[in-house]
Amino acid sequence: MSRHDELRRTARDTFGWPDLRDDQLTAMAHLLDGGDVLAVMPTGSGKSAIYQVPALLLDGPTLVVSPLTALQRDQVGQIEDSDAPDAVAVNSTQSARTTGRAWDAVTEGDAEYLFLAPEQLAKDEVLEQLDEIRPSLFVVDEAHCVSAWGHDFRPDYLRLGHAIERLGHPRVLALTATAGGPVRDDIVEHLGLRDPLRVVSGFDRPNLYLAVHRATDEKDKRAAVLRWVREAPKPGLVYAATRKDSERYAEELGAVAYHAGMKAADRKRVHDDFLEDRVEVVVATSAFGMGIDKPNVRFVVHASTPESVDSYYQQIGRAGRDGERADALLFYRPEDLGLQRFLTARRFDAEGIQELAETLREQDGPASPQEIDGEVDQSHRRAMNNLNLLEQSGLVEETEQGGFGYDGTDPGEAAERAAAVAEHRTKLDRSRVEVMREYAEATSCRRQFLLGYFGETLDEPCGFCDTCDAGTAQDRAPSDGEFQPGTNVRHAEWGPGQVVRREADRVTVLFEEAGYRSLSLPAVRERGLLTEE
DNA sequence: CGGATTAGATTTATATCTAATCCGGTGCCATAAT
Repeated sequence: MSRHDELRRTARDTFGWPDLRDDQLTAMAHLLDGGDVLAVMPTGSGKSAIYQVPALLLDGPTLVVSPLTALQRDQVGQIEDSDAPDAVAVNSTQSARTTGRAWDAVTEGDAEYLFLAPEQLAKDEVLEQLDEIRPSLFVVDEAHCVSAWGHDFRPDYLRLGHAIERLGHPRVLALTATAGGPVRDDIVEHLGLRDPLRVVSGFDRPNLYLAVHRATDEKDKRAAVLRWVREAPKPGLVYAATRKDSERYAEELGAVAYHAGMKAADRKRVHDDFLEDRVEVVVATSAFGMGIDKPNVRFVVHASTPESVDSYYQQIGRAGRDGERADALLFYRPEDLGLQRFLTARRFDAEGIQELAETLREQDGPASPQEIDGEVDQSHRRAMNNLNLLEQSGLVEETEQGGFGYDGTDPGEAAERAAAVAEHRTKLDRSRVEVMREYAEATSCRRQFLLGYFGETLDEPCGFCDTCDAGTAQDRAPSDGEFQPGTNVRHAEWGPGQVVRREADRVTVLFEEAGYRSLSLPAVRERGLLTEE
């Protein structure tokens, strides 16, 4: 029986899925062959199947790194509902007894799937357990978190690559629904994927009407948001930038707020009420959304601009999953970008870096991250962020035994080198905010813009967005063949990059070092700033 | 970076303006206190 037939039969017999798509099969077969895969596919397109099915054809359990314990519970539940072997989770929300039983089940071969958060893999004892279990497949679900959170909020995401190596590099599958170019590269780099097969499919959501409402005054913007949402068909989702704002809008709309400052029980209730249609409108911060697969969301409104097109696309992607018309409307004020710039600014911890470098230098032989963590007077998050920066500066390296060794560089100099790495990151994040500005201010077709950002092309303006309706999109379609999206270019100052977007008189390039930059074509031509390569 | 809030000043008003200050998002896990 061929590989594909075997996979199809397993999908049908065990999970009850009548057939698999070609992209799913390609990814699965590559995993069976021992290769790594990065799959970027929309929610609801059967991403989970890509590991669930091959897992049954491989010896040894499957490890699934999942960012939220609530998500882990859902995923375990979903597998329990099928005829597949058991799934268990290991996390801090369950009793030691339950966790002990979970480990036993995996060790004895009674459970095939093991779910855990990246923080678990930072613990020596967990790695030792996993060493014995010898997983055959290492899955990173919601893999954009590596890039979105690994660089500051949840540094253990950036350390998953070490865990993978420590386990002898089983085949790795990274899954996500949204990731632009730099995010994909970040995932591949930090997970240490080896020559991965990249399966990227179908970003277009033709039933989403894309629009931007521009406001100059904060008060006018608020009033416009309230007016629009009150009149819109429900249910719908409003994203606000701050917790306070989410509560204020919720109050004024007679809706319900959702943010990370709320009690767990309240959050769960809002989540469930929204899914069960007991609540029509939720006003949330970015905390709301992961794991929400509700078909009939009629709009996703942004009362403020998010920090990147990746986030924006992920959030509006929660609308119109049923294929019916839904609205993705951004209420835009340039001033709102200031908050995003603030939030993406990394507070560089020179003191902490120096303390860490000092400690590492005095360390007697290589140490595990957990041991290093215990030696410095820093929170786990802070210590791991600083360790990550030292590593990215090339000063800390993994040794054969799985520990980490320091190259002896003077701590002061180490801090300087780490600062340069952090600075580069901040620049890239800033440039991502600027791309959001461009989306908001674009007069070209919004769908062409969004798809272009994810590396897809749409030959004609879509006809289902505000700029197409206004007639400006057609005017701006590029006429000649120079600097088409995907072209590799070189800039006199910023070095190599790739064209991501091309309008009548502007071109946007993603530079390897400088991030996204938008250039005026007349200036480019006049001064010969860009050369095609 | 910008907005909301507060304190102080003025225009000496149950009032208004200006300057200074503070605050802002995402979750895991461990530990401490009931």
